[in-house]
Amino acid sequence: MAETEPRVGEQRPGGRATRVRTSVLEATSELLMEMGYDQFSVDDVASRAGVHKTTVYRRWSSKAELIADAVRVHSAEHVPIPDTGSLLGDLQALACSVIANISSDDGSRRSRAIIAAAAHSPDLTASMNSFWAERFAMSVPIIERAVQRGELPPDSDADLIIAALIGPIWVRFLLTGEPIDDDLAHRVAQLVAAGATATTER
Amino acid sequence: MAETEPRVGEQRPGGRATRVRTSVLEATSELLMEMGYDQFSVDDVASRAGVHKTTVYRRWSSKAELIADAVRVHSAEHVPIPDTGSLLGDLQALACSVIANISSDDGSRRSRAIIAAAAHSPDLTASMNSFWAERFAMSVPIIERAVQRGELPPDSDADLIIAALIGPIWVRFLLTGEPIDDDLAHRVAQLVAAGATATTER
Amino acid sequence: MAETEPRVGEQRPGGRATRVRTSVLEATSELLMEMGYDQFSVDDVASRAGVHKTTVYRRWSSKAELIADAVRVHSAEHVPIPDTGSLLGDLQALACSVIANISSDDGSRRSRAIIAAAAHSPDLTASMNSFWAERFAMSVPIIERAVQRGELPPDSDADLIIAALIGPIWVRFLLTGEPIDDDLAHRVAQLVAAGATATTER
Amino acid sequence: MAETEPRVGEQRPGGRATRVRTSVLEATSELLMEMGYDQFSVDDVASRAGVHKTTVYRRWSSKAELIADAVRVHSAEHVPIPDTGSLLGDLQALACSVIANISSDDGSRRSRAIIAAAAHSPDLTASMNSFWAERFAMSVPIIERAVQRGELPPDSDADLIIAALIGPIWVRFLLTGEPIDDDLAHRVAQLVAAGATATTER
DNA sequence: TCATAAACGAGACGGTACGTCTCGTCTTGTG
DNA sequence: CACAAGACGAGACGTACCGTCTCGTTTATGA
Repeated sequence: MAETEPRVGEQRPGGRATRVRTSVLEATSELLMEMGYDQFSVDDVASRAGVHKTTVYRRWSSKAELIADAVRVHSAEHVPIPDTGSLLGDLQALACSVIANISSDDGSRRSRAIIAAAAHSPDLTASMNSFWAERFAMSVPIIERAVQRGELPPDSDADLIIAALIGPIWVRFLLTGEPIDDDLAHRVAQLVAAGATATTER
Repeated sequence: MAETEPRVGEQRPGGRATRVRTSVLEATSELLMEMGYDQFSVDDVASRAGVHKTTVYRRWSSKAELIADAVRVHSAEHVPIPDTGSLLGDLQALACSVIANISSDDGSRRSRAIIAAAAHSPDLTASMNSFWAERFAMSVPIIERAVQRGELPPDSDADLIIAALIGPIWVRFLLTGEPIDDDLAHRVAQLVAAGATATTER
Repeated sequence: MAETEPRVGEQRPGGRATRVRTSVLEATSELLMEMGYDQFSVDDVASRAGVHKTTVYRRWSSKAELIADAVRVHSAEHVPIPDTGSLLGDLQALACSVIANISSDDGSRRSRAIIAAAAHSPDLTASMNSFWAERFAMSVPIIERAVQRGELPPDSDADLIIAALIGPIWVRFLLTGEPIDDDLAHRVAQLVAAGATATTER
Repeated sequence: MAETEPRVGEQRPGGRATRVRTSVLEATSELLMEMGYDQFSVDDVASRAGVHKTTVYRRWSSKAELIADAVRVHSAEHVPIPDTGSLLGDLQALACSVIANISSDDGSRRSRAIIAAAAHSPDLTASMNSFWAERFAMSVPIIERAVQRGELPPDSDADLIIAALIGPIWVRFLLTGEPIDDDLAHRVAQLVAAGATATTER
């Protein structure tokens, strides 16, 4: 769909191949959010992408792989990394943004779909893992800045701190289903900030 | 399989019904651990339980619900709550036990299956949520004891602390796939313990 | 669904299984005659039989096998063996009836479809072979009667004589496409009758 | 179909067009004999001919037509017409050569493939018909010589006699699958020779 | 004890989706 | 301009599993 029209100005390199790939991945993304992993059929994707099923299978060898690819493509977007000047502020802001994403209908559905997809096929797990790893890695600068400011010691474990901030939110989202609001963001940010700092001075 | 041999006098009014229910749930549990959610077919469960597929559907209206029930049944087991005498010790022990469960092939597959099942209907989501909530709630005494020992202030948020401990582990398990070992248990326990304590003294 | 209603009067032995089998084979036969082997899809058969595609595949493992079965079922029909009192008369009558069948639109399409089906899988070839063998074998009594009447010697090769009668007709039908009419029947019958008799007296 | 005639004016013997045409037809012939009609794919032909599929479709509009053309090209070969000096001898020799062709793996597959191809469209049927008609017509001189020798009357129906000779063999090959050997050749030759002669004297 | 309701075994079925295959067309770039 | 390369549309194929249905049989109680 994306670009059915020949796109005159489209200087050569963007041939049909690219157009097809793009529109299919887009359709995949959309349908993944609208329905879950199961209600999602390759035929639907194809027809929404204005393409035939066979074409999809020519490029992606299975439903799972298609989803993996679609997810991978959208992995670098929409993740503004806060820079408030203080560790606590940054952590709070980050937690809030995670919560905002997870709480929105789209974000929620998308996130669940990704998780479900990973649960369905071991093949996809790796793909999903790197998606999330990249996403979380983008927050590491927050810790690095805090180290530079002297708020945290140089040997701080950035990955651990980020995981500790985000983990409780995801646990609520995926497992316990307990309410998720900005207050949670503040409390968990405080806990983690305190922990990271205290661990330091130990 | 069929009947783990209750079979003593057999003249127990709850006879066959119970036997069927039990053996099916057991078969479900086993298969859930052996294969994942998708490789898992109701027909297989039935045949392993020595029962006909129709019988399964008479009692559980769908595959997901069957899994939900099977999971619920086994929910109270295997969760020894540590009591080492110190907050840090308890948290470390708890983290280790969570990790041990999640790291095993069986536990891993089971956990993923639960997640996948939850994705199948809002009803099941609620069911799964309460499963996890209960499971995590069992750890709350750890915090209460720490409060009594004076390691933590009375207004400590037990839920949050537990979630902060467990969250990072689950994030690695479900999302990033980073390695999970006992060292992680120690580091996250330390971070959370420090955070909870420090928050206190604030 | 042919007959969803319980069909009270339906005396037991004709269960659903039979009904399904019958209607599918019938639909197969019909479609085989209407279209050829290629324009023939299992889905079409299923839908005409009021049955779902999967059901067809449950009973017949492939399109070719389905056709083979359908053909086999109709193999014993419509083959009146002439008994005119003389060898020449019988051979002429038999040739005419073969020609009549082959010349009709239905018979022509059906015959071609059978040939085509046989060409599609070696497994089917055997099935088709026995179909034709049976069909031709039914004409053997013509020769036996001629022997009893003294028109032919006791060691006459019935199979050969029948094949010699029918062969030229099929060659025209399948290979050369030359016109096939009753005159041909007479000429070939005469030739074969003369040959069989002469061979005798040799 | 495309270009049956050698294209006289085209005197560029080394032309690419000719080369392509030749190699494709050759590959078609080979593959036709190696596999049957279905196991035969246009892609395979193209790749064996060292040519692209598109090129094949530029010249032959369909798989069936390609086969028809390939068959036509090879139609004039390998058909030595016997001349033994007697009608019976000629007929026996002819029957043996037909049997030899049909019995070989190559010949069998090729023949079946031709039949199957003919089933695909009326156009092809005509094409195949003339192929076989020509082939059989080549045997007519056998009868003519017999007439000249006085073995057969002048009004003998050559076509019929040839068909009567060949028919039974083809019936066994295509329909009943009964064994085909040289003994059959002798018996059928004898029957037909006797018949033709006797008919004469009638 | 025997009748009767409930649960079960057996097995086909409708239905949805999957992933595959091959045919024949169409696009894009190259010699 | 024909060709190579290769994606594409179309549509059938055969498979897997889900959840439903019917029919006959077993099992467990209550009159």
